Amino acid sequence: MAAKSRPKSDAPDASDRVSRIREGVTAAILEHRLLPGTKLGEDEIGEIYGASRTLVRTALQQLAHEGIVNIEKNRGAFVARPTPADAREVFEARRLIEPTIVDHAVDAVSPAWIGRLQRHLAEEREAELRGDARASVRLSGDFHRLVAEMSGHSIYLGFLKELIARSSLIILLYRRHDTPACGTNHHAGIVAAIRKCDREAARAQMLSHLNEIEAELFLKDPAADELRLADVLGA
Amino acid sequence: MAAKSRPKSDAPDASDRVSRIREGVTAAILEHRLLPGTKLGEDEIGEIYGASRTLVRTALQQLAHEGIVNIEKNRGAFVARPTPADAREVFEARRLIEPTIVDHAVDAVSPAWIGRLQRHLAEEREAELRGDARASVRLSGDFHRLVAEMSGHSIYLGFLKELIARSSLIILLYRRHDTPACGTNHHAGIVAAIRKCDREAARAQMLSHLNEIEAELFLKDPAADELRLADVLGA
DNA sequence: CAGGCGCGGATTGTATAAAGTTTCGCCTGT
DNA sequence: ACAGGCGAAACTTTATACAATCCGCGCCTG
Repeated sequence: MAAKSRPKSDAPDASDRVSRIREGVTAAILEHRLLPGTKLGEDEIGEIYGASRTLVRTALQQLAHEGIVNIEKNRGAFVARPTPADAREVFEARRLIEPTIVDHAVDAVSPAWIGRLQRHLAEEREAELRGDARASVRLSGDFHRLVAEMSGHSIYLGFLKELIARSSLIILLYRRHDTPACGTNHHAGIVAAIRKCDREAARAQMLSHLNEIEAELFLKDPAADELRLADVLGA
Repeated sequence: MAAKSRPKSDAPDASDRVSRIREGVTAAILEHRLLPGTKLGEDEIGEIYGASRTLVRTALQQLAHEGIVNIEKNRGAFVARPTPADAREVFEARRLIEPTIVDHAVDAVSPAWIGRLQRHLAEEREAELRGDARASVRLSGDFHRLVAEMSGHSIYLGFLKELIARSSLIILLYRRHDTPACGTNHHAGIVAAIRKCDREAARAQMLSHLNEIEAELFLKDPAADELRLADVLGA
């Protein structure tokens, strides 16, 4: 029952249609093809995937629970627009969880896993060389997910999936300069540390990697002028 | 938009009917009135809450995402039955997150919050004195949630809600002896440390509290004999 | 000419009905 | 007497129809 109880909701089932919808929309968001604030009409998506609104609705609700879609009552579903406060929380959570994850990954080290990681690094390098920004963004997130899968800790994996998806939106919204080439080298260093079973180095490199990503963000505090109005209105 | 964007899915909206269903079932599970493995028929629940199966379905899907309900395809929804491995993961995650949460809670210390915490402690003591095991279990979890709310970290709060709900099932399944009076004193000590703004003491007490809870569990590794069969069958 | 009011179109929320799947009971054959 | 298979009932899944809500546009009024 341990292995069979996994296909709960966000399992990689992919056989049923609602998963196809969810993963399709997720991929579009992670690849920055769907921008924050975009309206996700039920009929619209339903027609694309040849599905009824019932299925689209469940997929959107799952995405809402993951935090990458906002559902406003009687208004519809929209791609989430994380606030700077959200961004800080997401990265703080990642700084807490991911060093622990790499620690567990070291416990699971094996030729098979090292192979998977290095194959992934090759994919990342290739996409970057190709100048394929969308693939680069997606693969960069996938790297972190892969390490989490390696750790074998399914709860951390679930949490991290959520954090990665949100991070993708955050980076899209708040990144200062276009420096897409930053992460790949870090990833290689992390893999090297894992392969050498050097826990402390792996943790430290993961932490500094996350710090560098966050340092590239410009998290303007009051969020321009609109937030001012909302603040006054809220009080 | 920062404050208004909160009512996403698991918000304390409670005004719409699906939230009422979800919170009703959640309370029943947290109070150990619904036992693991119990079938949650859609018609059954729908009739109780006077709602159509459509609404029940969305509520159950949300609970499935929180990990306290398993939905098996074409079979229905059941109260989750966490495995010993799940239990270890849940408590490891709690040991990682909750010390950080109390740390943040210290930052938010204020007379109002201290009041809320102490009022909660009183409620816990009263329920325990009254011998109301169900209320005790629920309030014990609520304490941890309250601290998370105090921390102001909405992501940690969301993660912790999930972990607390699963913990309730785990304790029900794997607790060795009936020692319901264990937690209250610990909670009081944590509140005292928070009030004194003693970060290290608060973190340490939370950690030892969690360790004691887990130490009272009997996480039998192969889970009796049924798992043996499943293992053979899986291979 | 500006501002408010009301109606129409569109979209979501909810309920109900049809379709598919599983399970359990019963019956038959050996 | 027991194993195997057929069939019906119950349930979930999916689709569709209906009701409620909101947004935008035009018209009317001051």
